[in-house]
Amino acid sequence: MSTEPNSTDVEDDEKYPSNFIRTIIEKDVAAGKNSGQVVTRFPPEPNGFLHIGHAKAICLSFGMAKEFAGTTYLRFDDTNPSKESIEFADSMKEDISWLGFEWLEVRNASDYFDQLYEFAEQLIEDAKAYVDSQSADEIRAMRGSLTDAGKNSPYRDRTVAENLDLFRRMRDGEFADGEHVLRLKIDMASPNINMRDPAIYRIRHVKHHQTGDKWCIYPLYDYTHCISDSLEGITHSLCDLGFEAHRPLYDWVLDNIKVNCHPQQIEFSRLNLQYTVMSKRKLKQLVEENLVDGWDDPRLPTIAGLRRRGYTPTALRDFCRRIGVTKSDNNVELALLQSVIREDLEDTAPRVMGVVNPIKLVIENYALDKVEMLTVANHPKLESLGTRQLPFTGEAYIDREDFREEANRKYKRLVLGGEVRLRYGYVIKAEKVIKNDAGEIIEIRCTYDPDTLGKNPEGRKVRGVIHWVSASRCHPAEIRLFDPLFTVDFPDASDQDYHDLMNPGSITINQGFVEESLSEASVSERFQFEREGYFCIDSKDSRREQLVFNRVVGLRDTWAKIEQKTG
RNA sequence: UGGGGUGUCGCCAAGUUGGUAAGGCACAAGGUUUUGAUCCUUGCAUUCGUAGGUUCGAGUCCUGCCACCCCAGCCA
Repeated sequence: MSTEPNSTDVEDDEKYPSNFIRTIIEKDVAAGKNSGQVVTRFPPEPNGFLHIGHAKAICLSFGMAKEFAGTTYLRFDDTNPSKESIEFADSMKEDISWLGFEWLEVRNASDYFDQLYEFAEQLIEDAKAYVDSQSADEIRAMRGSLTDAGKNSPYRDRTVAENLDLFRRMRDGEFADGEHVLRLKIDMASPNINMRDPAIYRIRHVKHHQTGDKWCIYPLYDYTHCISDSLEGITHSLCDLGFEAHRPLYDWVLDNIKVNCHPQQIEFSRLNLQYTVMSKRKLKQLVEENLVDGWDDPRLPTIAGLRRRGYTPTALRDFCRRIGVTKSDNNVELALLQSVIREDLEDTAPRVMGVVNPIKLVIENYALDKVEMLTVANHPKLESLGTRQLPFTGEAYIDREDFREEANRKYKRLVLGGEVRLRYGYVIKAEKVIKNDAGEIIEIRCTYDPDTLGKNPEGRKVRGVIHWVSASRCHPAEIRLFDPLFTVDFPDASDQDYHDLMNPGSITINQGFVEESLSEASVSERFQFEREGYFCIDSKDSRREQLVFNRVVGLRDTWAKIEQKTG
């Protein structure tokens, strides 16, 4: 299971505001409702991977229970066997525990199939449910429209005996898929379409991943969910706004069967995040059409993708708390997510050096085979992160971005004829460049000032400090940089097909070099490559002999802003 | 045109019984700095979708209007 450091308990921090759901629960607990107990559930359908929108729901449902000393069930809403699988359920368990939450028990809606069936027979006996033998198309046509009432099915007044007989024969497999359906008898003229005799059982001759071939009829969501909640003794059933119009049905079912627990359903708005898609359908397509590297592609907003990208559980939980919980539509900026992971990693990631776009630098007056071991801090402020040995040699790699043949004063990096400090090392001066036939710079020749280790040269100021890596004492590494998967901030809201909105430059792969110490890096670590950003080992593709790093997020880059403005 | 929701700074979001607009992100300007990072300081809604009304006083109460979102799966 998870080896993630979850030391920072962001939930305990009181500088963030409450939300309307907590307010409701606080009042209920104070009033002694449900004996003051809080029991919640997180009920995903195991038909895909969890994403950051689910993380919001997870933090809420698990978080509320935890806060009020209650418990949470992880319940797989597995009523549609043709779309679900054990593999998806397993991935969800992994993601939830990685996020840092514990469930009381894992349940499946299918655990309740027997009870659900009994309640259905009772509903039939009470003349509150009937078997409809119309086709799906006929039922749709009879449902009416948003503005017009529906019409009663010709089968609506079958006798209890007939309904019971038909329903049992449905269960026993006497009919083909779609031949009959069990419907609640509520009101075909209800202004709420969900109350117009909703179907609660359909025939599906498919094997179920939990119950095998035991059933060929499966209950539908509206009927299953509220009863499952009730059976588990859930006190507060939190779900997204999409189910708001279903609440009357949720309540109707529980009011019309014999149960002694009637949970309160409370809806909140789902998360919309810039530059990505959140619908399960689209996420699934991206994966199945091989537009991304699986469900855990680092560019995806899936929890698995964010994990592989290098996000921490702490940052994700902090993010969920910062976005709040309301009923209003929201469009959260990517900048907030990035800010949250930077804040976490700033205080936890050891600093190290890596060169993303290498260009060779030769120090002409530094002895060819000389090696000086520099003792450098792993963090500029946190001594607790210790120190490491860094080899300094006559040849190094620096980033192409850090050198220009000429530049104005604003450019604080290496310029021909100018001086700059190699971080933690000496001050060097660029003397000349060597170019290939195409005119590209392939090597920078420079000299160093031996009297500048750990102290500034006297009487002159160097332009700045740049990072580097010893050419003879480093490891080559593949370094993957990511940008948003989409070119528009809210592809889901666009009229265009999202395929046409994909960013062809969402991933760039560089062959770079990292310092020696990184060969020991493990998948659970994150590092700051100084002046570049935060990186982690790619859990899927990195090998000891061929390291692969993912950039979690870049450092805040005010220079880029200045450059952009200047032109 | 039915029903259910939502509208407070560029984004997110506090704002319990009416008393004179929190905070975070972003942005801007300074300071520190061997990461153009971090950190620190400062600035950033006379105004709460809108028009009226009640009141000494309204983001909070009342009325009308406008905008946006969700619902017509034998999906969840």
